[in-house]
Amino acid sequence: MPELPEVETTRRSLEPPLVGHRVVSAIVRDRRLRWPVPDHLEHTLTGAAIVALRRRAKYLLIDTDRGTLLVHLGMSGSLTVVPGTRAPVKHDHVDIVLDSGETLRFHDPRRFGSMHWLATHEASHPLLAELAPEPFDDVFDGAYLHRVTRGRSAAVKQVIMNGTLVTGVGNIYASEALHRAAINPRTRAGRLSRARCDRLAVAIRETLGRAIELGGSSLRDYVDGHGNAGEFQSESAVYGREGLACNRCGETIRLIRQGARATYYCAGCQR
DNA sequence: AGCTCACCCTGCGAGC
DNA sequence: TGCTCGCAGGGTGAGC
Repeated sequence: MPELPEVETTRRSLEPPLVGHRVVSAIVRDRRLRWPVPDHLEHTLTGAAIVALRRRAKYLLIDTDRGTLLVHLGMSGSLTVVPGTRAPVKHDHVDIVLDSGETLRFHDPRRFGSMHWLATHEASHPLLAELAPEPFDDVFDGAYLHRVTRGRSAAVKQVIMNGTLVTGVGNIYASEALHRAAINPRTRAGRLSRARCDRLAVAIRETLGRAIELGGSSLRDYVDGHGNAGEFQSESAVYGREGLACNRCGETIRLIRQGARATYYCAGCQR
């Protein structure tokens, strides 16, 4: 489900109801996420004051006065603030009860999401240490993209998606950004000219930026912290539009498979 | 090093 | 209101 725009949308919507509030209790109904939820989480969180919400790649970091809760939403996870009286439903794995009377609820049917605890004295975490630059970082531009793709023989779509050169670009926005940049997703990354890398870097930033403005994409089940769906999917240029006409050149949008993931593109204007 | 693939898990829609 | 299959926006780790 969530790529960078969805995680950022979640972060923004959760900031007001969370920051400045204290945790009254934490309830873990199912510890079996991608990695087991730490045994001490309920004890550690109880009484903690939430001081900030940050995002790094597709991770959400909930900073408290005694450490940081590192949350990944995986494919199907969502974090929403609900009234404390609302009964949990299936796959509501974790509740963080706040002194406001509301509850931060983690819901994740596929359990590909995760929760880690970072004690205050820990500067980082192995999961965060090796992450590539954020697409909105100053260092991420065409020159950077050109430099780090030299010698890479894999398809550009798989390279921008795999998280080692740039973070936060998942399957939807990889297809969308490549269409915006008019680059064929099967092009070997190492063959991209500097000019095309410039276009791609800009396209990635514009695509993700626009998606954040629209509250993310809700293809199946994504919702923000208030339970609201995103609107980007209605502006999608290629994703989910196979067989339809390209809005730039009129050719038919195609669906192919790259590394077991769906890729949508227009063979007319993406070269 | 980099590339490809299998795998983790549940739900849903398509097809029978 | 049946069954089976394939697919879904994530990432990791093994093998080449």
